[in-house]
Amino acid sequence: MRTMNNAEVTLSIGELSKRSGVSIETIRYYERLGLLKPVARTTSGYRVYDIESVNTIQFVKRAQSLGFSLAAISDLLKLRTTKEAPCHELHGKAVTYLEEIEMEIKKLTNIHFVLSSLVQECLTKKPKDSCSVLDCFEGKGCSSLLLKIF
Amino acid sequence: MRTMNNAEVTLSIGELSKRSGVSIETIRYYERLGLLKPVARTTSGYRVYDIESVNTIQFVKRAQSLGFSLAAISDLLKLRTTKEAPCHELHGKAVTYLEEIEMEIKKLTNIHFVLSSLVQECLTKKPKDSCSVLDCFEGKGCSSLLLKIF
DNA sequence: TTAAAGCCTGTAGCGCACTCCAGACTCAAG
DNA sequence: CTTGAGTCTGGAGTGCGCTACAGGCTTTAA
Repeated sequence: MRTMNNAEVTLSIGELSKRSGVSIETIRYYERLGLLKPVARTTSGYRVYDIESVNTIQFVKRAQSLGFSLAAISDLLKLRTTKEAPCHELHGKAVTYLEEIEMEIKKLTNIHFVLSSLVQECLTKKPKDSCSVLDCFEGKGCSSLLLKIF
Repeated sequence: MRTMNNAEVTLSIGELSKRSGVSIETIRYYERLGLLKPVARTTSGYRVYDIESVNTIQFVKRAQSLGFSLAAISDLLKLRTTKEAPCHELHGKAVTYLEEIEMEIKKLTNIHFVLSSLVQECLTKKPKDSCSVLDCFEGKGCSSLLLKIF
């Protein structure tokens, strides 16, 4: 870290890495994806970042923690800078994404129901009986259960 | 499809593909993974399958529909042939897998809660206000919400 | 007999989010 | 001045479940 003539704090990529908790390679990867550009380059070609870059990376991490893809986050970052009514733009994306999450939760809930039913069934069987789980995969006597999945 | 001297029905890879609804390439891929071996080869090297191969592929598909990976299914297929107490072997795997599903459902439920809260918050705002979703990603006023995720 | 359809092997590509490496250059401390 | 740490570019590798060739052989139907 060093201060330039105008007293702005700048960071090398290694310093940014330490401050943001993201590896150097990942920072360069984000640059390739257009998520985060260095504010400048030194004469020798070293990337130069400012403090705001730390915020950008944390923005990415927070969005990722909510399951957003880097492609989606790239869009979000563009909305962030153009401050004209971002809510409106975002709303459609967010609702679509919420619907995807709901679908996924339903799917997993069904899978959980089916599999735990099969396991329960196994537990009530005698040792020599066939396994309900394997029987189901063979197509024996679980058609109504599996219907829930599709 | 043709019948051999012992009246067993055999299938070429293309016929198996049509019967099972799985592409030829995928069948060969399953072979590479050790999931499904042809029962024989013709003198010219063509793969020969029997009717049981159709069941095996359907087994794989049903297990996949419950979210099992091909690696896990490979284990299941081995359990299927060795009929000694498969329930017992399976039980541990199944319970572990159920726990993973529960974790995933919890995570998605939390994400859904956080994101829909933020979107709701946006809807109650005036047009000129900042966007709650973007503010959250900036780290402004959603720390308690995001804590749910980690 | 010949053309089309089928099958073979081996290899490469996809999407995603990284991760790692080689080989070269630069910078800071002693 | 040297040494070691830092950085550069470009490319390849990871895991997963396929998918898509190319180039060549075999089988089948007309």
